[in-house]
Amino acid sequence: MTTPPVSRRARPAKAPLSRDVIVRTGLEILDRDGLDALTMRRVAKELDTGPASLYVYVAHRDDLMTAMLDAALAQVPLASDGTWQERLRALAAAATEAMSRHEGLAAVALGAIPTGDNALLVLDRMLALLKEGGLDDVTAAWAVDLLFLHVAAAAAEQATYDTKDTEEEDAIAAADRRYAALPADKYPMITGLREALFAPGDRATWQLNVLINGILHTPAR
Amino acid sequence: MTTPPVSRRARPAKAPLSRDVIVRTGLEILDRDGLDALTMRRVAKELDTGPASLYVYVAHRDDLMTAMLDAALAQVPLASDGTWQERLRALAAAATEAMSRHEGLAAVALGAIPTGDNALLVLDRMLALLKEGGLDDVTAAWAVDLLFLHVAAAAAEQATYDTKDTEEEDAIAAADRRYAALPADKYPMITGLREALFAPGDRATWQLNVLINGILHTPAR
DNA sequence: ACCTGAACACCGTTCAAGT
DNA sequence: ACCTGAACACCGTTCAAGT
Repeated sequence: MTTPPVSRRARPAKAPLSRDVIVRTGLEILDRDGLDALTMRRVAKELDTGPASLYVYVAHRDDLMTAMLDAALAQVPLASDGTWQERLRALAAAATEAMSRHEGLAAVALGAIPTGDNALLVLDRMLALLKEGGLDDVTAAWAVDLLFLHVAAAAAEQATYDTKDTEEEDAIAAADRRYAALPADKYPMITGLREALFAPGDRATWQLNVLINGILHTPAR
Repeated sequence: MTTPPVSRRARPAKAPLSRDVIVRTGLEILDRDGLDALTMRRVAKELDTGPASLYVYVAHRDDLMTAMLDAALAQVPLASDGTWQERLRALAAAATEAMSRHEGLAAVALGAIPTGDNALLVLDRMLALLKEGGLDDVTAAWAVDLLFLHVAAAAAEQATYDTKDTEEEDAIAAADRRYAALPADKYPMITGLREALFAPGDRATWQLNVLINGILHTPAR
């Protein structure tokens, strides 16, 4: 209405709509401007069309985000080397990384059984590594479930720090101050262990080790 | 404008606004009509006022949800009996239950270091139990971190089934069909272990056992 | 058959103006 | 000082009407 056919012609020619191009555009907007900017209207505008046109290819915003999650998981390297435990840790860490890089996508993974092509590829590799570790079928199956849940949760947590206005250090410093001001009679342990609670270290790797060690020591009945 | 002062008088007299009454009203709406119905405007309407009035007591919708989460955690029984491991499992299960009962609140917990009064009470009890189990300070601190992450994730997952239109069994049946149709050459493990993947059993308790066993076998360095 | 303008029924949040 | 009507700047999704 303000600058119509001129700009259309000046630009590199309108790409035809497809599910794929919508998903890619969604990821670009999410990475560039964050979760709040990821609206159907914004995706449509970026593609030179109206929001209604998107609904030919995606059922709703959630469907789009699920597709974006699986596209992000295509980035996970499925092979690495070392012992089966090292490779499992690397795979889980890579999946966490891939999900946490895009704000809000981990939350999508938390509420659903994995069904995307790439999510299933990661799951298949995890199962192979767990079987290589000598686990029985049901324990391996339950383990992959737990690992996926942890990966999604760790990614969701990480994504919050990466994207929200607050830096990770600021959030920790604020929590530290809050804990320091707590009444010792009501919160004796937090007050007493405050230093340990904020001890630095590679918690992510430790968490994966806990999971693997725990799985090895806890057969599903 | 349609039925003004009459209804005001007919009703049980307007309660004065406060953070507390707003939080309680929010929980009622969330439980009755779900996350989508939990809007500032809806809370305001329930309290016979306009949305602007809420902002005297809550900073924004997210602030309200954080307060609602902590109110929900007040329901967690802090004491139980049995060995320290049994009590820790019971505490974690109760916290998961409390969070999963209210759609969307677990997601709030996933993105933030716990700072609410009741969240901190749960955390303090968990620390006490872990110390009773003989863990060193840093391992106990990292462990409580991991346990809280897991509790929030498990609650988020559970809440999806409890609230979304789809029943848990339907979602599982749909996933089962999807896995059954997968090409065996691309997904050999999923195809081969399909039966185990959908094996019934108390996964929630097994997961907590994995966490506890893993923590006991993985000291933080 | 495919696409989309326009509309429907909403949102969270702010702020000037009232009491 | 406290509260709020009205407005601002948006949303997701649908569907009748166009090509």
